[in-house]
Amino acid sequence: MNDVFKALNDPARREILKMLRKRDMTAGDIAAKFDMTAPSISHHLDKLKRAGLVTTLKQGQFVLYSINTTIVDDLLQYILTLKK
Amino acid sequence: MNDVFKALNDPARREILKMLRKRDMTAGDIAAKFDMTAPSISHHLDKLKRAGLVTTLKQGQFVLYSINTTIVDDLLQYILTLKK
DNA sequence: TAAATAATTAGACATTTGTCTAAATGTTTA
DNA sequence: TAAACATTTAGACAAATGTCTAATTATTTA
Repeated sequence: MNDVFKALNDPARREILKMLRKRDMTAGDIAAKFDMTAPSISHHLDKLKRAGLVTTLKQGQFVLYSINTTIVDDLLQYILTLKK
Repeated sequence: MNDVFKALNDPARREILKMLRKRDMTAGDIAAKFDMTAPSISHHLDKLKRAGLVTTLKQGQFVLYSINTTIVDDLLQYILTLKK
């Protein structure tokens, strides 16, 4: 769960998740939405992936990113435990 | 919401919230549960407070900390928006 | 009122993090 | 097969973060 919170602790990564909620996107699609270099985005995607928040599917030279709602559910459960 | 994620991005702070879920505690009570100096705990409590995740009540020379479930609810709402 | 107690503030320092440029890897197309 | 394209990896560097010790503030008690 620590990796999940680490991953969420960045505005760009939260924005990426918000985008992926609507549709799957390639690394390039995602990078195009930010005023940030491709390597930086790649780094953010790596953190999201290591946290289990996104999954990847290689399609030729493209890499398609999808949100993994299983981990989002785990996170919801965790937050719920903080309620009295 | 950024401050909330920042605040949650630390194991000690998440542990503090878990403890406060059960009962209100003074800064000293909390510090006693960790192998960490009082100033360090004070710093963590400050981050939690700035994020709105805890509230304080001064009682003489003690400061009683409580969890603020309003913000926890806001967080839950945010996480829910990540679901498809 | 002086000493003790609870908590915070200030400042130093090592570690982690986010960003960049340059280079490398893998895939497609002319 | 060479060039172009999509993406990642490597490495540098500044900024943010977590921890500590020392000092300060505020409150209680002997």
